[in-house]
Amino acid sequence: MAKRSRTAYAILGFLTSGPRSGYDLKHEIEGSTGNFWQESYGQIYPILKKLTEEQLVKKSTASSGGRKRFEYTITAKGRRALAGWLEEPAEPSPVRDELLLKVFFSAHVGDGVMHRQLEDCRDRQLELLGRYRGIEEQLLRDHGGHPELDHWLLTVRFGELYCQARLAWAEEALVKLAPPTKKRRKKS
Amino acid sequence: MAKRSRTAYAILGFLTSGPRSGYDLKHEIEGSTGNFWQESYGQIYPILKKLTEEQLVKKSTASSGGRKRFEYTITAKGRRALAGWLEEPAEPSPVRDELLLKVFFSAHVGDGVMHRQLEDCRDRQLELLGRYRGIEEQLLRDHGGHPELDHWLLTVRFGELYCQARLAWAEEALVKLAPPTKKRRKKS
DNA sequence: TTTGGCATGTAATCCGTTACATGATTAG
DNA sequence: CTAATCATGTAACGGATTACATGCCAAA
Repeated sequence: MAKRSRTAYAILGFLTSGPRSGYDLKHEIEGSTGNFWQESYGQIYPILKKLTEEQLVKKSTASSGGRKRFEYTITAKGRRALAGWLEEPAEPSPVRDELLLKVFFSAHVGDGVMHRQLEDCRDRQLELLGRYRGIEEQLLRDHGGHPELDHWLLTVRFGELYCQARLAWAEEALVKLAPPTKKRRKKS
Repeated sequence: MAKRSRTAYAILGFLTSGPRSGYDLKHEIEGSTGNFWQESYGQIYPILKKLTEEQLVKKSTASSGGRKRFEYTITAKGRRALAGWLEEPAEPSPVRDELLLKVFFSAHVGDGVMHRQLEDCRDRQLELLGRYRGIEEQLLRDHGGHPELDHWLLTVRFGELYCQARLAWAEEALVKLAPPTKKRRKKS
């Protein structure tokens, strides 16, 4: 039995909520797990084909309007495969962070350089944090009582905690690397 | 001027501390930025070759003992390239986290499954946290007064905050997803 | 009628790891 | 002698993104 990529399981996961087309999947993934898991068409279509061959999903023609359109339905075998994968220990996602690399080497350049980078980072986290709050509200509003709601919320919660950590770090770094500006001071 | 990969700049960064061989680079990267940035030989050697052609580094033969060995020295042009890169805004590293994906779909499987996954995650963070503490001590011990020390420490600090965030999340998730075990209770 | 969204798919490319091939030197 | 470490490199493969090619339908 051929080893399957994680994309395959992501697709199976989304298909548990009902039949979808490749196009649907792309958009749904973008709008739900988009903050921690994305897929592109270049992955989705070939893998749907493979999953069909392995009979983990069933392809069917379901023209909406007169438009050609294929829908994929998860099979019992597909559900079993998904369940099996969920039990396998998740391997830690390797970190590869460009900002950290820059900070690591930045003793060679002027203070201002990293100052700007860190401010950017901080601002991005603040904005993201706002987005996560919004998502939380929207989930509670639109899906109150949904059996999967708690799980979904947990992933959002992770985003928040992760953002807060980055935010705290950026602020700490700004203090440690960039001495209070000399150019102008507000008081006294 | 051909676009350079980030690996190229990582290499240039390490070469600012003195000439090194490909072999040296691999090991030094592993032991210093290894927790947030790694490189493999498959990247290092071809890129060293390219950097030599572009004259960002200079290759020289420096047999230690009778062993064949090539050392690379960063050039003035190389330093400028590095400095330029450090100023470019760091692009946020995309998140792709298998555990989150599993949590997202795990309403379909028994509570125990995610419980195990989350415990694993928690334990890994605790262990990592210990490692980071150790690295901090060792840096202070071995490199006290080094001009780059503050920058290095900041990257370790990031690791700590990131770990703590994951740890807090895992514990929260364990509470929310896994009700207190029914199997046995310790007291009363 | 033309633009934008629906829809499917492939090809090129990038970036990276792993495995392989080779060999010299040194410490036990 | 022999195992570990030093040392350089290439080839194969994997996973993913981006760009490209194509075309239909609905609404403005």
